[in-house]
Amino acid sequence: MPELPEVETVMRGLARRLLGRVITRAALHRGDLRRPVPGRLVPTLTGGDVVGFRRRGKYILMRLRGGETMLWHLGMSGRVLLTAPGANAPPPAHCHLELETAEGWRVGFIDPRRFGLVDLVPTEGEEAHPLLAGLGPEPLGDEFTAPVLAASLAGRRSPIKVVLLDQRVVAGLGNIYVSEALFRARLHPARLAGEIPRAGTTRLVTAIRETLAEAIAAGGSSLRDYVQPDGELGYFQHAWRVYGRAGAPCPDCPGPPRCAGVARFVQAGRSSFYCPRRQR
DNA sequence: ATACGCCCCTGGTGGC
DNA sequence: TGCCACCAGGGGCGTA
Repeated sequence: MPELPEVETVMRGLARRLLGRVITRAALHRGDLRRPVPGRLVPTLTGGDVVGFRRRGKYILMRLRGGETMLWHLGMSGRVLLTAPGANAPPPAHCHLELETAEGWRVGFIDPRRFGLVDLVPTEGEEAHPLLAGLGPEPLGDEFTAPVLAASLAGRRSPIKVVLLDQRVVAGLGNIYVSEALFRARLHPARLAGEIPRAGTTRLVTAIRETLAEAIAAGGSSLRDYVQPDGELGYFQHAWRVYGRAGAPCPDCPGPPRCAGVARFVQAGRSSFYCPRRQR
């Protein structure tokens, strides 16, 4: 579910209530996530002092004083729920893990489909965690450039849509933002990655960065179960140009008969959306 | 090495 | 109303 902009938004929400705070209580309600929750997670978190947050791809890293980092991945349906002090609501369904700060804020990790995970890794060398080690460049970072992307695409005979979903190529894109970025770059999702000319790669880098930055500014995209930790809705879904809009007129096209509108087809088992007129 | 299908799991939706 | 098929923002694994 959550892609980079949603994960970034969740991380900021977590940081607002946890950074610089002490976790006075940690409770594991059910540990059967994508990989089992490590037994030492609860004792490590209890009394833990939260000293830093960062994001890597779709992973949130929460650093504790004492040299441990907690890794979060939200999977497809994971979300974080912040509850203000004094509110006496029981944990919602599918709440796997619950933290509480000295101030009484509660942080719940809810994940119905259980594709998410949490783990612990030593802060020193946290990037070497097996789930992080192979990640490609951060799309919003300086290291993500047209030459770098071009090098990753060179020789690849897979559709560009599928390659961009590979977290080793660039870290953080998912099904929504790949479709949106390809639309902005005017590249057809079925184009073979290795055959995209330099100008296309350059447009793609710009499109990816702009799409993600705008989505973060909007608080991510809210659909189905995703909300920001404080319950606010992201609103980037209203800015989608092609994702989920099969049959709708393309935002930049004159309409029929010159353009039949947004089309949908399936690649590697996932829906792709594009404009048949503008994307080549 | 690369690429594809399948699997993991639950819930919402739309059609009949 | 009820049931069912299908779809969904994730990734990993086994097989060609």
